[in-house]
Amino acid sequence: MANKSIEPRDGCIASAMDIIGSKWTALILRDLALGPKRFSELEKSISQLNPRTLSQRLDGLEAQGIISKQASQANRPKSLYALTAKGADLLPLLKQMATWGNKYAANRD
Amino acid sequence: MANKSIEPRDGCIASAMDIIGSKWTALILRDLALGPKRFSELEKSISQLNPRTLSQRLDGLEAQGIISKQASQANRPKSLYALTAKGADLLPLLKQMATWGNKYAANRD
DNA sequence: CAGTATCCTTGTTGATACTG
DNA sequence: CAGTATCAACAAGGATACTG
Repeated sequence: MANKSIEPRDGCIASAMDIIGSKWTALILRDLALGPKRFSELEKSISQLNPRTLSQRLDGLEAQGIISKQASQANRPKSLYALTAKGADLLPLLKQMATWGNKYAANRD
Repeated sequence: MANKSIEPRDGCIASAMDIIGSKWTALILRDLALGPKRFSELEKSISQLNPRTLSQRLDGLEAQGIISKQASQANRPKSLYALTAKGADLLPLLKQMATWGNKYAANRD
């Protein structure tokens, strides 16, 4: 069947939404775009986000191969979350969102 | 403060997510990208979506200025939903999603 | 056709406390 | 620091039936 849709095949948009659609994920990815971050850094940066939910998001993203987690227990517990290639490929998407938001979002300051 | 983030100012991504982040919205927009559609057309196209939620999404999108609604009650009830300019500006975003999804989504057929 | 009304299930959150 | 455990409370979403 001829597919005139903007998605090459069905489910493409849905699968992207499946990743970034859950609350906070886009913001987490935005932060990780600047480089690897620790749990507490993310927690601080996204102040409305509580540790339980952050942990859930992080686990989910790792399971989906969007981020990688590197934990070391040298002296003090330390964890580092970073984007994978698959996750980095999501960045143009975030930029596009930012572009749209910048044009249309109400200014809040 | 210097903002090295991929968003020019805080809240841009959040405001885009506020629109497309709710479930089904991206799919509705995808369909409207092909031209104005009726309620039942959308309902048929997105088969998992029930009328209540569709109605909610449509109302919300209209309130946010993403789509316009034109209803006529000539003989038979008829409604037509179409993208506004603001809504059309969301399409690059959807294409970007589709691109990502096409690269990474599991094939389902 | 274009929705509403109702009810129910699930996801998300908030607060707080606790562990390696 | 980096989380997990537990509970309560709520909002979003799903199923189904019904109406102008």
